[in-house]
Amino acid sequence: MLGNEILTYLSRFAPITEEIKKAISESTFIKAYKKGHVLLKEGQVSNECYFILKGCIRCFSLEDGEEKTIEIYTEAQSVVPTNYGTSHPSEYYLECVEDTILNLGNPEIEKETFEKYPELESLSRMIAEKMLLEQHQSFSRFKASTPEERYLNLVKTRPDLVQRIPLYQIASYLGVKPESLSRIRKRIMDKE
Amino acid sequence: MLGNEILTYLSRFAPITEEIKKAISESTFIKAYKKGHVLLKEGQVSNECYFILKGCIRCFSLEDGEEKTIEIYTEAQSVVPTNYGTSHPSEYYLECVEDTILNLGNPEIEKETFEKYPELESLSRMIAEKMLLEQHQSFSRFKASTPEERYLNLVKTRPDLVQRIPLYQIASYLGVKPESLSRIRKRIMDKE
DNA sequence: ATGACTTCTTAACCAACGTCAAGGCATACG
DNA sequence: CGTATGCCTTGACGTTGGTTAAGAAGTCAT
Repeated sequence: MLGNEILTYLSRFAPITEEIKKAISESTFIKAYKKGHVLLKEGQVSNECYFILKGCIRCFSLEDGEEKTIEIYTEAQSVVPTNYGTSHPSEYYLECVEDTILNLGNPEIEKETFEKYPELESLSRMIAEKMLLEQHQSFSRFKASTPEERYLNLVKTRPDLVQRIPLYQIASYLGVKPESLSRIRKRIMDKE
Repeated sequence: MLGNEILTYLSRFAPITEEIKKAISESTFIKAYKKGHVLLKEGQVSNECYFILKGCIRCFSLEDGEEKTIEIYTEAQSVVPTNYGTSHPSEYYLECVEDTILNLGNPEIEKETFEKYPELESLSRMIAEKMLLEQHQSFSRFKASTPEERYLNLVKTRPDLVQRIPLYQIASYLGVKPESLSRIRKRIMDKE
């Protein structure tokens, strides 16, 4: 059934009522994209947000011709472009790393749905606040740790990423150059 | 008038209606604390959130006897402890760096107020989402920059902090040791 | 005024990351 | 089948941050 994964996801934050089920199915639709498809380019205005049913999306910026991986999203994660719902052009790219199936939303439908189902807006607020705290915590963990610790933490918390994503893309995600990540991995191997 | 600063703050996100004004004045109250006062200790359960009217609050963790500055909040910023509204003990400390005047809120009153004034919950959702995006951006800027660039960026965006906060506290905020920050400052001086 | 404490700086040394360059090893493609 | 391409690794070298230790300057309390 459509949106099953979303409901499971949402149920982590609050009990899912019939009202919310209805709201979700009315306000989202599904699309599939091929590996390599670019959902959002730098300079574009975005009017879509996503929930990943299957696959993987990478957010990156292009600085001096160099890709900096900002975030990597996989199944059951929501992706909201930083300029979603505004008229500002995006600073980032969103690219499908694999064949990807998405639930899509947009600000207009969202607005209507929130008016029709206030319960969903309440849930959305709780989720946004929770994500803000999680984001805050990963930021402070990042600051307080070395590149080696960051890599080990990534392997522990999201072991699939190291398989799914090229290492040079993971490097900038960890805040180091590919050569350094290579040496870090070697160091870890040698220790064991 | 009470809450004037909050209203100015909120008006950055959406027009302030009479309803919202009423909601704010009914759901918050003001308190003053002396420099050095600890609002939240590691291990404590928190049931307060804050909006800074005057002064400065530092959030830090204590690891191996070493303080790691997580965040520094000043006038017109909201401070929500990571365990706010939950029964989880805090991993962090919140300390008044200066004499500080705060607007206080708590989950119970918040809940009541959201039920009474749905418009405020809608505004809260927008603010949380906006803060999430801002947080995301500062995280990616941090990852992509060197300690020197981070320091220069801090001086540019929040020049008051370098005056108000001891440098050794700013160091861990930038992800380096105090000795390194000292060298970074010297390097910058020499360049000019 | 004295001593204790805090904060910031400096120096010496080591470890780690960045840079540049080269090479290996797959996979894709003509 | 061979060549091109993309990705990962390695080596050499310079720069920068961490560590340890010491000292200078300012603040505070007695």
